[in-house]
Amino acid sequence: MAKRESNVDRVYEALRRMAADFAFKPDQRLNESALSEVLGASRTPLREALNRLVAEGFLTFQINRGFFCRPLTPSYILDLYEARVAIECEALRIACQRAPEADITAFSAYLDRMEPEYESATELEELLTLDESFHNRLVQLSGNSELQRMLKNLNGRIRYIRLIDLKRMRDQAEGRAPGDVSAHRLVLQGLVARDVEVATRALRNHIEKRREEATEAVRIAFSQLYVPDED
Amino acid sequence: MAKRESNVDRVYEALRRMAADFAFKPDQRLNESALSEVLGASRTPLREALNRLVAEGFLTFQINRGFFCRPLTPSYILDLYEARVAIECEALRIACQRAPEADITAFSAYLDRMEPEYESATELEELLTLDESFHNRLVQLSGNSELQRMLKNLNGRIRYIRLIDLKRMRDQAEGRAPGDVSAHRLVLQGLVARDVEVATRALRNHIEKRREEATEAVRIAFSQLYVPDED
DNA sequence: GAATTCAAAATTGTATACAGTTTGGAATTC
DNA sequence: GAATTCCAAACTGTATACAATTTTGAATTC
Repeated sequence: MAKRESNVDRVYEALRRMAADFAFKPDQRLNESALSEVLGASRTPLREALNRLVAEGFLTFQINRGFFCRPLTPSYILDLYEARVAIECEALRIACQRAPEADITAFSAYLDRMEPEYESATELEELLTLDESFHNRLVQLSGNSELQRMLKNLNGRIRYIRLIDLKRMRDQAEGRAPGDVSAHRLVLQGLVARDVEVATRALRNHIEKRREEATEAVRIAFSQLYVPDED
Repeated sequence: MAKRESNVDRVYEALRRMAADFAFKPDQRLNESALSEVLGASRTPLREALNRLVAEGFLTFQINRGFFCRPLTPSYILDLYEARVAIECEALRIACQRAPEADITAFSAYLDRMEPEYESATELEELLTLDESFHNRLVQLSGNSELQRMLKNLNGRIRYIRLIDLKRMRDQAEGRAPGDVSAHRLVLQGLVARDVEVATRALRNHIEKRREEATEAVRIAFSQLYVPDED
């Protein structure tokens, strides 16, 4: 039987996970020999995977100097969240206009089913996966593969920003509980009523609020660690 | 002095240009040895470039079978144009809200300066470059690098769809002249007034109209050449 | 003649070698 | 001691070789 997944795919996924889990410091140069040993592949497939990550914006590349972990700056975080608003709100608009009634019903049922898990989730990763899942499914309702691809890419890059945010929320427990699904419910209500304006306004507010929290969380978390070059 | 551009970059650009210029037939398998000879590089940097193009959605990849030119289907074209609406309308919204007055004035002057060129452009490529330039500059006004990156990617993949569209328009000269900037003027008016609703409505209409034309043009152009797998 | 088998040819997958470049630090200069 | 030079070590860039897999097409079977 033929293999299903290529070695480059495997290495790519491993690198993406490492990036999301803080394995690389911002602006850190990635040593290809060391990485290839850790990942159990030679430099040839490793570099193919690294090139994919550059194309997707996870890493940067400098000729004759290699691949670097992309640093987190406030303006970069702003850009990523604004792009999420663009993708998700347009997907929601499309979904309001043409998603089959059955899909919306299923989405609603999904949120009901997940609510207890949200409330009881203890692991941050678990909570984050649940939240990402809501947004992914929302964009799926649009039926647009490009919007799905773009969201997946953004989520991959935003993931560790959100982990920092959730960590802070849990530590402080200020106001909103981490597992609060009320914002998601508001979006759903608009979608069920197929009211583009109400739905997108709710979603936009939700994402922008999260952005503000996340920016602040990152600022606090990193302010004592290093000073990234901002421009 | 150090080199500025890497070999992989050069190969990548060459491949992208080839893809945009119909050098590869849809679903055609790309022969690595042949390509590496044409491009004057060994398979190692070639494959790195090909992996970037896969990550960006220009090509597809199958394990042990190599890289393939992505086929054009109506639903793929719809997805790309919808994604453009998402990116450009949100960028325009942001620009309405916070682009410096000076940048908007400069943008307006740019459109005035370009109008004669639009009218007189004879080469399709020239016309297309002018049109892409308008949209790129619009998104630049948002100051968001991620939106710019996403638009650049979409434009790269949409480019040859638009060439087909422009070709048909020129051949038929039905109704609208190819170099019509009135739709762009409407968008600009909304932006100058900083009226998000007016501006985004004009832009959305413009892109969606172009999508309809392009879909039809591709349908006609390809209907006798081959039948792509649609699903 | 359509379907099947199978081996040769073509093609992809990747480890490795080595050339070219950058980096780090010791030696030197001021 | 700070700045500069320079060389060795480390690292990246890529051509190449060869293993693994797929494709092709001729031979065979029904």
